[in-house]
Amino acid sequence: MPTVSSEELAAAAGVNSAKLRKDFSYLGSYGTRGVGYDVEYLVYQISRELGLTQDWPVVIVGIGNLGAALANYGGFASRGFRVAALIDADPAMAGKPVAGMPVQHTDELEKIIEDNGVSIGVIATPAGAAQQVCERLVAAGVTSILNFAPTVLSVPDGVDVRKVDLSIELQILAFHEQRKAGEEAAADGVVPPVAAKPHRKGPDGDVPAVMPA
Amino acid sequence: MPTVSSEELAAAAGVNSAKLRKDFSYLGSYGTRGVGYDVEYLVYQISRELGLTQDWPVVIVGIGNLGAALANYGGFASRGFRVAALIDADPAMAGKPVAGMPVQHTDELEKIIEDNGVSIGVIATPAGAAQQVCERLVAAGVTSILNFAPTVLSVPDGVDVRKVDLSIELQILAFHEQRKAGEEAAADGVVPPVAAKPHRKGPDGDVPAVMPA
DNA sequence: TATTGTGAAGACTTTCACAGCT
DNA sequence: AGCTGTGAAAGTCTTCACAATA
Repeated sequence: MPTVSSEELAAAAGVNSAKLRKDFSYLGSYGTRGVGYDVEYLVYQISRELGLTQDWPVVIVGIGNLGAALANYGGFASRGFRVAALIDADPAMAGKPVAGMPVQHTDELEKIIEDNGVSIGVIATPAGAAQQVCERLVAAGVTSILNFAPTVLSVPDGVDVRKVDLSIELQILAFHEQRKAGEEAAADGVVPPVAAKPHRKGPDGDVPAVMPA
Repeated sequence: MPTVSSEELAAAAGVNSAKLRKDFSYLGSYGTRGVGYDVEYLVYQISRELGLTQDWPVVIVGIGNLGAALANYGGFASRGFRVAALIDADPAMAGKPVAGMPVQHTDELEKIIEDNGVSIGVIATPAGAAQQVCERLVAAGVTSILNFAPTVLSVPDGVDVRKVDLSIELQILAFHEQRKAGEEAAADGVVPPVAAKPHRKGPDGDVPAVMPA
């Protein structure tokens, strides 16, 4: 399939084709009228805009179950990420191979960051250690942090943090699950367990705006 | 602190106080004019609306590094989730304790779901096993699935799936990182490595609409 | 002819600003 | 006096619809 139309892509992605064309137009005019988009060229342009064509060395700090899972995760390499080092505070872990790579001790953190020009760090430590690790990463030159520890990190301006809270995804599922249960009960003529009290509808079809869809 | 004003909450959350009041208003009128919101009552009402006051039994299928990390994750219990069972296809895993709980074999999947009234399943298997596990979960009565496997699941109508892609978060950081680098170079009077070709600005201050902020 | 790229319209969200209540 | 709750205004995003064009 050498070319693809906005209509086909939109159907596959479940969005409106005009929106897709407008979004693409912000990246430039990469389509051909009457034909569509050249698949290979489009993939390259989007990859470049997203930074997929660059090599991003990352370090993972905290090699417990989660850190090991991340180290073994195959999806990183294909998106331009290279795990430059695995770091753990436990001296007993040092030298142990995880995902074909020896774990290094926290003492080496600054040297590893500098030697590899790492600008992205992943924190998978227990909550108690996260802020301290974060500060050392930032001091050594890291400017983007992916935080899996269940704690809010404070960082200086210019440093990006993204927090991944595994329970929030479950929360969102439970929210919809609850809503399904409420609707069934309502359809059965039973008082729904939630939102029994009438209240004004929100902008998004009665789903409170606090909750992402 | 028995009460809190929308102004205080908005400042803490980094949002506009009118938006916060309007959002709260969709849940009901839980504030007092001239005073603010009663903290305890507000927490209860939001918890109830989000489903935090209910008990949600969940099963985790696939007890590798990631499954084990999820089983050990402390944040679930406090949000109303209870890990009802850990399930793995490897007979050698069966009976092994993980997070203080014996791993059960996939053969027991249907019985576990039914006996515990589980409606939420977590898939942490390799990509190849995910769709099959998903189908068995759905057939046994699960209607919400949290998928960590790097594959897109197809499910019947009425079943919710959320996919967690650990590399997408890194992707977002790398995207901003690239932009930081571009801006520095531009400030130095150097040609930025990306978006060198001029193009129209997108709706969100030149950040392409494809990328979540 | 088929499909892009995009102004203009429409839909939705956020903010303003103030009446209404404690 | 102080703060909520909310209509109305402003702002942003999405979709329509069609001129441009390969």
